[in-house]
Amino acid sequence: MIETMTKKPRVRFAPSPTGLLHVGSARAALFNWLYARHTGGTFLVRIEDTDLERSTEEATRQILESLEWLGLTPDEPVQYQAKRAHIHRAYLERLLESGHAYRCYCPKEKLDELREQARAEGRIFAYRREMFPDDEARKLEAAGAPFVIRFRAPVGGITAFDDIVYGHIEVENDTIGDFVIARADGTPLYNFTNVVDDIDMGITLICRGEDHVPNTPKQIMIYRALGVEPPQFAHLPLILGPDKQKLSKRHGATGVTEFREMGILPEALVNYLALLGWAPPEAEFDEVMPLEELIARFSLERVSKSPAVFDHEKLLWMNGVYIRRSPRDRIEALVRERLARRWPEIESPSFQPPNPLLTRDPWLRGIIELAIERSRTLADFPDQLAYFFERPESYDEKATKKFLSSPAQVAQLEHTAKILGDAWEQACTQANPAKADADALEHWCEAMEKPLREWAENENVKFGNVAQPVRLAVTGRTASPPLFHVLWFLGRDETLYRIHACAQWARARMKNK
RNA sequence: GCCCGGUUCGUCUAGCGGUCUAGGACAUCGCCCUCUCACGGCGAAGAUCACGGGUUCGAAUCCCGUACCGGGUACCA
Repeated sequence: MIETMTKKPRVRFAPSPTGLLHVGSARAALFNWLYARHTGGTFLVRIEDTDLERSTEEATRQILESLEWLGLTPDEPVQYQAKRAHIHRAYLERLLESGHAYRCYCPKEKLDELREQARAEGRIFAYRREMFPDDEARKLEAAGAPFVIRFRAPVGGITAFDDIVYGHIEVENDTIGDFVIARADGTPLYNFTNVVDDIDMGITLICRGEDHVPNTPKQIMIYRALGVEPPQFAHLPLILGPDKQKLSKRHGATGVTEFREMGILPEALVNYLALLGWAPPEAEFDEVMPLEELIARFSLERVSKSPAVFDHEKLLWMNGVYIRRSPRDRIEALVRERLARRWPEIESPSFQPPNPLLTRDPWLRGIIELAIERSRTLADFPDQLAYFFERPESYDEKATKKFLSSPAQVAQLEHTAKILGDAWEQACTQANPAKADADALEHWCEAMEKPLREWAENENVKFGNVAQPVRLAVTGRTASPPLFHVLWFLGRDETLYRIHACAQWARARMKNK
């Protein structure tokens, strides 16, 4: 243990490209990366594409892209296992020569039979060379029959290792038996290629999912047969869905690209994932932890042993915090992309916002700003801001009943439109948000609010009963950013138009009843 | 079946023999702020520490058993 400390740490993330980068894998990548950054070591990526049946280039591309998006980029060029076949072959040869591996001619039928028999007797099935007669094997060999290559596992005794997360784990060698390391077509298998590549790449610590625990003793046997000291191991508990089953597609989003599409920020996902199954040494700490802090405090020793349920709600909360804390320019750029997807005209040079006093960029910046503290994902913004781009097609049903179901109420709404219209110019002379600093908008809002409030007081109606109908008329909804901010970005004409259109609609509605 | 693990509020976790009448975060509920929503602030509720035995003056913390959950049991990774 001490001697490994003297070597510069080298860790790797080794996904098999059979699908999207799953959040479970992403977390494994993250923990490796954090470990490397914390220890000043090297983080590598190796694509394990030896299973040609299931591996695709598209998956490789996606995985690499997701890693990059998360900021988990390797310190050396990405390795592809399929391109390392010559190295695997050389090591295989070594094992064959030293007698640590042998050609196994035992036919599949015989294996199935042995397996069946072991199960019937309540034993674990562990193949041994002795189970197939030598002379028969020689006959098949002479006849050029197909064979697999098996690793000759030690007979008797135990293989043990000290997992950084799980502690001491030991397994009886006889429960493992002689396992296959190369297929009949000559291609090597995971347990073998993995070890060879990790040796060749100088890996000092292997951190991967808990599902690999059973592979570890086999791999340790191979290290020893090759005369190499095995690296350290750290296995990570699995991520579960709300039903406590292994997290899978049927639980909803599980791929990193899906989270990206949902409008999750990479730093929020990283932060959330880091805290799933790991906690810093402090008893109390701010869970929104910048990357530097994460790196500084990270240690595999503090990884939890038990599987964790993925809590989507908490991720959304954390993402909201990151949206609010991110530099405005960054959020603005990201949101603009999404707004443009839905309303492509905003990127046209001739785009004119509804408030003619404003040009596009300050207008966009302004409305985006209004939605920031109301959004948990980037995808929330377009929904949040839709009424700035489209006139309301309908009005909230309950609010209509409450605020616009009598001629008096509609008349009141129209009267507020008059007050607003009259106040507009004057408010602009007091403080013009179009040309002045940040507080100008606040002052303008106050100037707009004042006459409306005074009128409400005189009429003896609560201000809320004045503001809500206007909000309903201009947005169609009962919830929005502060009313006067909304009105400003809508502009005078659009505001008045919408109020009158709504009043008309409300009257027609009453008639039809 | 067999092998290997795991088990603290609904969820993520702190806890490594006395400081625990178990701490924090998300979610929930209430209050405050308030033109609505949100943000923010304050507060409440929520865990007989899976269960049963030990060890000990003393156990969420150590040991054993049981239950439940998970992983593995491939010529997948």
